[in-house]
Amino acid sequence: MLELAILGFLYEQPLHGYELKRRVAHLTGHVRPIADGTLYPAIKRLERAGLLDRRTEPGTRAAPRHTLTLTDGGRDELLRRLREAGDLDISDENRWFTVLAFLRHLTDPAEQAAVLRRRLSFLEEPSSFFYEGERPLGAEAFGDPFRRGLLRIARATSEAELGWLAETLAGLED
Amino acid sequence: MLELAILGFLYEQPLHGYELKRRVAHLTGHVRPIADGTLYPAIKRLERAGLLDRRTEPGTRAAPRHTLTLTDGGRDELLRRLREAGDLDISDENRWFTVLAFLRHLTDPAEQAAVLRRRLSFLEEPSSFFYEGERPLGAEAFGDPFRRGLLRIARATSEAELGWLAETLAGLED
DNA sequence: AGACTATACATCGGCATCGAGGTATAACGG
DNA sequence: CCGTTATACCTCGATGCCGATGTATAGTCT
Repeated sequence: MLELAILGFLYEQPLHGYELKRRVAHLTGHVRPIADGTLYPAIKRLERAGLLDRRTEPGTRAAPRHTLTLTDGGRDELLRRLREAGDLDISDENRWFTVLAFLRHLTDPAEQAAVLRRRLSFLEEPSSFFYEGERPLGAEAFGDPFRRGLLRIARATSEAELGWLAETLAGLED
Repeated sequence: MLELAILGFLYEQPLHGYELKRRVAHLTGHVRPIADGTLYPAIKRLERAGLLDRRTEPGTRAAPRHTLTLTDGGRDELLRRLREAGDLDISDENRWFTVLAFLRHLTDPAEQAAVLRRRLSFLEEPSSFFYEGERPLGAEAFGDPFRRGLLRIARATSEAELGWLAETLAGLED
């Protein structure tokens, strides 16, 4: 997830680590800080794999910055990861949002639509939060406000996404 | 996250591993299978920590089941983890939903409200997905449908949750 | 002058998770 | 009667992430 986000942001413009940290933290829709101990090793991994170059520059305000630029291999790798997204990238909320954020770089509308369709079929699998044996329980079935909230939030999200998916797929398939 | 879910489900009734797997998979609002290699080691960890007991029973349809029951220590531990949720439990979508699913077990309304308020203040931190330098970008600022979708979905979720939080906190504080 | 804060990068231990593989039993269809 | 499927559990290696800790610099406050 982090690696995808790094590749995605650098696809748009060179950035240094600290700025990447800020952008990745905002990616989920609210601030969810990512640990230094997560970011810098990830950068190193991508660098060792030849996906990005590092250029040291004097810092504007403090310590020297390492400006990171995607190599051609890095650009290809981003596109490959978007095209061939893993199942977890489709089903996990955080990962999916990351894919979505950079899907515009996959210039072929057919390829974009293919990814969206995978998400759609994932969302269309009928499912419920809680079961009593085999029978799924609706919000009505339990009196506590917390599980009712869970269902209410999940439904709002799901409706918004399904609506958007339908519209967008129709647009891409023209 | 997984451990919390296991403790939460077992708080309600004894279950065997396979059934836990099914329930945890549905917890996020849609089916997100959890790997065997994640579940069974987690059960072992909790067992070694004295939080649950295992009772082998002949399987109804197949191999023998290990029915799992929370010990008193396990019940305490669930309540403690709910009360003293980590920052990541509040900010990470998956973890937060797990907390929410079992918050009803924390019988004191004041304690429940305290957890909800932490989530509320997290959601109220102003934040935007993407930045151009210092200036946050709204959905209008970029033409691609994918980031527009991202914002649309995130807003729907956020509104639903904030509405529910306000109502529920008002109810709990009576 | 000294303290503090924000910027900027890095390492390390620990741990939760995935993914692939394996074992075994019971029921069902051909 | 044999293969397949669903049930049920387990192990192991690899990996990605967290959290703590450390270093250094530039600007700001007092």
